[in-house]
Amino acid sequence: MAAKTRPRVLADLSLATPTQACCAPGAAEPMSRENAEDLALLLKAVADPARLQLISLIRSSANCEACVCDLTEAMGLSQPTISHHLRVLTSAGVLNREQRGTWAWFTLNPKRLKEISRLLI
Amino acid sequence: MAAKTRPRVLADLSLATPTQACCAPGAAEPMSRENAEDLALLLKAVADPARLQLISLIRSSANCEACVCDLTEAMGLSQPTISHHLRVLTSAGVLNREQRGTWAWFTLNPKRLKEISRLLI
DNA sequence: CAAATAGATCGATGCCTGTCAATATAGACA
DNA sequence: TGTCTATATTGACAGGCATCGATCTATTTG
Repeated sequence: MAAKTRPRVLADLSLATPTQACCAPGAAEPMSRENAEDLALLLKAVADPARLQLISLIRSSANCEACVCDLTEAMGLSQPTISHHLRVLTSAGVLNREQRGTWAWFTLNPKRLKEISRLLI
Repeated sequence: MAAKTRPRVLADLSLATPTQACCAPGAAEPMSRENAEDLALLLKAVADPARLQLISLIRSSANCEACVCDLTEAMGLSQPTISHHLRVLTSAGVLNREQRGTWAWFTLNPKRLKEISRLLI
């Protein structure tokens, strides 16, 4: 999983070649399996209906933040399931988690979403 | 799956609200479960390491096109598996398939990839 | 027509993951 | 300290899916 020579950064994972080559004469080399697995992991984090709804719910919440109980109620799924999805999104860097007393508040990380989006192009 | 009132179009599926609302006063309404499932289906199509490599391989091929046998050899997976992945990508609109004699040639649909990418932002 | 080759389809298998009920943890408060 | 509430963790289960071998179809070629 981990890069051997240097830490993996998002820029490494882009589907597009640095020169945006398509049918270029000196065609760029294809993505390695390792990079493909890393990028797939990121995309899988958002390629789930429940998680997409969670993102959307947080975005449309007041102050762009929501706690687990609100999201659980809105989604109609069990609390452990919501907690699981939130963990996946947080691990992927799409959400930020902030503890306030007993409550856990989640906010969006729009930059990260934009980054993931750019990797596809 | 199918929309009841009118055909589903990609624009409906965007995570972002029309007004790109975030913490907006009259906060936009969240994505429906149905739309979330459709968008997830699209994202799942590209959220797989083998399929990401296939896209990358085609992009870096001469004329930006490749046939199944070339891709099978390059990927080190069985021919039925490659055929399966190509079908998924073609169904998602990411690849175009063109039959030439016995060979099936696949090309990229960059517009579609860009569309999918934009749905995340 | 027969043989060879390219690709698709089928069926089976094993892993991954979304989901839940039950339980654990931890903070707030009386 | 004990109770209540919010969230996380655990274990189990079921459905989904990536993969393969075997087979089928279709086209080219001898």
